[in-house]
Amino acid sequence: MAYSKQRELILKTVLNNRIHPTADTVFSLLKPDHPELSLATVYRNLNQLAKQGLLLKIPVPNGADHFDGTLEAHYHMICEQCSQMVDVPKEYVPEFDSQIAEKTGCAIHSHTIVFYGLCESCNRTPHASC
Amino acid sequence: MAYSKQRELILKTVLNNRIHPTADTVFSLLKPDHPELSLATVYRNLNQLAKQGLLLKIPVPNGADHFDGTLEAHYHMICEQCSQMVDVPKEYVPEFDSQIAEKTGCAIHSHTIVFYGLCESCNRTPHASC
DNA sequence: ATAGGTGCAAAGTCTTTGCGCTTAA
DNA sequence: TTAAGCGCAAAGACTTTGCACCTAT
Repeated sequence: MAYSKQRELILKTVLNNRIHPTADTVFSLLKPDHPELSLATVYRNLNQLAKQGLLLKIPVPNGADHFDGTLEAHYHMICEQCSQMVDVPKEYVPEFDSQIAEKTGCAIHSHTIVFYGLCESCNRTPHASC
Repeated sequence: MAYSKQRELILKTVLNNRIHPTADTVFSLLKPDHPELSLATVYRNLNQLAKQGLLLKIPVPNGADHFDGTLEAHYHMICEQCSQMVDVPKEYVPEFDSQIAEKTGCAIHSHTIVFYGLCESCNRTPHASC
């Protein structure tokens, strides 16, 4: 993988922010200081970094994919008000996969859990813009 | 909700098939016998039926929404080969929500678990078209 | 030199929506 | 008759891709 300034910036943006940004969020954060940057480049690099295992790509039903610098498998929560994604303090349970595989004859490779609700700040101030 | 022939057909299609069809699948199943049917009508009715609680809408990361005639909360598995969705024999665990809510100060309303792997038939015959 | 990366704009997938016509109640 | 529903085509959100140019190695 040949070095590129853009990829470095994109990776840094995901790692240095505890938010789980979408491609568009990364783009918006970088665009002001890097006006030549293209959204396509952001998508390409986020996908590539995820493929290399440097980031986690978290696809979200009915919404843009989020990217996460935390590499260990874990679960997420999406705020129904501000669409922000946060990590959930629940230990990952790899045994779920084998339990299902055993019962069904399917080959289970992984699973995701997504919680829906209001994030801490939206829960406190329901009408804030977050 | 005023009766319509189209809605009846769409609902029947979801209920009578144990597959969890997408809007497009429903459309394809009905189109041959109902050439005038519009995909927009299928989307509108599936969403409406889900809102009325007659169906479950199952949004899927990076894929089309599936619709399910089984109303009790339950979990799903998506086949990575044929994209078919199947129910998973794992009891729904509503306590997950309150556990997370308690630990975080978020208001958790619901959660979904999606398993990824190969469905039974794809697992047996890896190269079949399903 | 050349494989890989970039920006741009076009295309692709899934879904919703505006509008004029039709139909159930 | 009138609110609800339909078909069609356009638009919207998110993402990928083709292409000509640029850059790290």
